[in-house]
Formats: sequence, structure tokens, C-alpha cells
Amino acid sequence: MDEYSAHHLDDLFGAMSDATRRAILARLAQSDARVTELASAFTISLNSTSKHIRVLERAGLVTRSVQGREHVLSLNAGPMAEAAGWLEFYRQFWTDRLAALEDFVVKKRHLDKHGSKQ
Amino acid sequence: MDEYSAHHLDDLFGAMSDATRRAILARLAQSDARVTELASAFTISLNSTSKHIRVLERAGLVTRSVQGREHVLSLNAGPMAEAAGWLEFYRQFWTDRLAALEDFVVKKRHLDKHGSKQ
DNA sequence: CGTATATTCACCCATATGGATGAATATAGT
DNA sequence: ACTATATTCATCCATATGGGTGAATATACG
Repeated sequence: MDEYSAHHLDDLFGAMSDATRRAILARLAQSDARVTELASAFTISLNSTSKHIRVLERAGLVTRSVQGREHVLSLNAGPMAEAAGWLEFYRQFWTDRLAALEDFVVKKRHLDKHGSKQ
Repeated sequence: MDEYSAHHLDDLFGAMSDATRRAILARLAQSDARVTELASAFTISLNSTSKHIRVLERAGLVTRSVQGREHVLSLNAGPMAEAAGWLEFYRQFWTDRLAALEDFVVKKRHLDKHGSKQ
């Protein structure tokens, strides 16, 4: 079952468990950006942004290219494939559940039409 | 972009960011289990297990059915669909990256065959 | 009714997190 | 050299986390 490094998945899911960091990832999906650009976009301090970026780097989701005094951040979605792969195992469970729900709805509609009144 | 509740995704990704909790989910994918059964399977105390379960419940990944003095836990993978959906947006980025890597490998192989020595 | 079992509650502890501020470092521009 | 800009480092604070232990609660069993 655990073909992925547990520690890596810890960092990966942990990095994605914060709304600010998910917003940073969404922003970087549009284009690379500097730390200041990210900070101004999310109304949190520059230092907080810097910390979030470090968390994202540790998870491997963001890479940094230092160009002079500017640090350019890039999205690196690669590791997300591991998270998606881990989730994939469970897809059968939620699709089964949806299928069961659909059955229920169909059956209920049938009863509403042809079943006993109230 | 954020069609999912940010708070929900926080809890969801947060719940999946711990190896013990992922192991609990994997165990519950096989069959329902009681708290004690889960605790004995993972060599952590009953109370730690109880806490992990609460985290999983808060994320909606586990449901509890109290039967007498026993609490039977069940996997509820439904919310994972949201996490998977969130990740889906980024699939293009990691597949693009894999495609780029493949291009590079092919190009390199070509150079190794026909390019200048050294 | 008394006792064993299943689980949670109330704490305690060490560490991590998210946020802030002020100082330090590094680079660009003049 | 001086100054402005970009970013991190060092702290501090409140809160959360993961782990533990011992007591409390609830239910089953004899």
C-alpha cells in the first residue's frame, strides 16, 4: 500500500493543508513570482509569506531561482502526482458511494411514482 | 479556483498529512473496525488512536456507529473526491513536466548517438 | 449488584505552526 | 560610498499537534 515515502506525504499533504499556501500554488500556476509579489497578493506579511514558501519548498511543490536580490518562485507540481496516486486507491470507495446514492435516488423516484402514498 | 470550502480542505489535507492516520484509513478500507482494533494494529496508545480518529471524523473521512459500548469506525472516502478534484487542476502541470522530461531524454539519446563526442 | 471491557476526558509535555515585529544580510542603483 | 530594495533571520506569542498517563463514564456480563 505504502509505495510512497510516508515522510514525503506528510510534508506534501501538510503543505496543502493551508489555504494561504494553496492560494500561493494557484498564483504560481499562472506564472512565476517573487516573494514580494506573493506577499502583496495575500495581505499577509512578507515574513509570513517567506515561511509559507519554505514549507512549500520542503514539500517540493515550489522551487526557487535566486536572481540577484530577487528570489523567483516556480510551481513544481510533480510531487502532487504522488498525492493524487495515493488518493487514487480510494477512488473506488467514493465512486461506489456515489453509485449507491444514485441507486437510492432512482429507487426513491420510482417509489414516489408507484409506491404507497405517504 | 476555490470552488471547495477552504476550511474543509484544510481539515481534509491536514487529516491526511499524518502517516498513522493514513494507515488507519487504509485499514478501514479493508473493513470497519473498533477503536481498540485500530490501536492494537498501530502500536500507539488507545488514547492517541482516539484522538487520530477524532481528526479523521472532523475531516469527514471516518464515521462512527456506536453499538453498545463499542464504537465501530467506517471509512467515508467521499470528501477525498474534493481533494482529488483540487489536485486535478494541477495535473496539467505535472504531466507537462513529465512530457518535457521525456522530450529531454529522447533528445539526449539522439545526441549521444549522433552528436559531437564528449 | 459488582466487575470487566471500551472508550473518552482531563491533564501534562515537547514540539510545530501561523502570525507579527525588528534587525541583519545581500544586491542594485546612483 | 551611500541608499533603497528584496529577502531572510531571530525572537516572541498564542495555539495546535502528537504522544503519554490516570481518572471518569458507559455498557456488557456474571
